[in-house]
Amino acid sequence: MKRNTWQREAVRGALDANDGFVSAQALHSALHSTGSPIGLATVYRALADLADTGDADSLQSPEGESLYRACSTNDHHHHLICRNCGLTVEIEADAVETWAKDVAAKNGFTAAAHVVDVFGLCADCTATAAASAK
Amino acid sequence: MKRNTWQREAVRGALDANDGFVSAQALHSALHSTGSPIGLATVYRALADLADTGDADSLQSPEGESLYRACSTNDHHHHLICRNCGLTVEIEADAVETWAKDVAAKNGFTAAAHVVDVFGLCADCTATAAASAK
DNA sequence: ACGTGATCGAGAACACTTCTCAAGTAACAC
DNA sequence: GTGTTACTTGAGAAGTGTTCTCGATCACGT
Repeated sequence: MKRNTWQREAVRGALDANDGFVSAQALHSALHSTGSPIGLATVYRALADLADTGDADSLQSPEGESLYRACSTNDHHHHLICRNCGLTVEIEADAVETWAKDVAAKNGFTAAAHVVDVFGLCADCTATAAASAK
Repeated sequence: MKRNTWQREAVRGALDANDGFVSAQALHSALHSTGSPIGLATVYRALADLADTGDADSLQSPEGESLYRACSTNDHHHHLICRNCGLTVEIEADAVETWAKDVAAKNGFTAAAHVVDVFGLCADCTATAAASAK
């Protein structure tokens, strides 16, 4: 049986309140700073649950942290992520889907899954970077 | 100044001897089992160097380990990786390259890099899995 | 051969994640 | 409302992978 606890709600809420990917640690300290005495272990558990049930997407940052995000759709999709501010845009990639399947099949691979994420600098951060580089 | 040490050579050699991606830890114990008293820290350093100079590719496994591989080309390319035996096939993905650039540009992103890797079961492992599932 | 500074290695330090287990509490039956 | 029960929580310990520290070592240019 799954129980509804305010902790779980808090995690989901904090995730929803965020536009981009956030690390479990960041989420934990964000919750703490709003006064929630929620435990780190609980945050990890809640996030794993959400990811499990498809309510959240997870990916690994290049630094090795696990990042989570509440996604607007349960469908398979990919992300365009600003490496500076974390802003995330959901993108569809039918072309890539078929390409991945094709390549896998051609090489005799089955059960193909793929990791496709694009990191970059969003328009805002590009402008900021250009200004500060002056 | 860069010095040539047998340790560095050993790491490069061990990497070359391997078809697929290997973790730093695996590489270290492989070297140890051949009698090299090389230190773990050195393996990490050598791998980081190789990755830096483009002599090796690195990626993060879904389990969070850093995997390394000596690649036959310095050109930008992607991988099709067997999640069971580690067999790796290098794949070209011009279509994906342009797609990634396109998507990034359309959303105002600059300096776009992308992570594109396909995990699956190679033909051999598929057969083995099917046989053992019987 | 010599001097110098890059490199090595062992273990400590670190960061992130998962596990443990006693205490707390939501959900259900009555 | 009360009681029961099993799921959930939280603090800290444990685990895992990676990086750092620092004295010792050794490759390279002279």
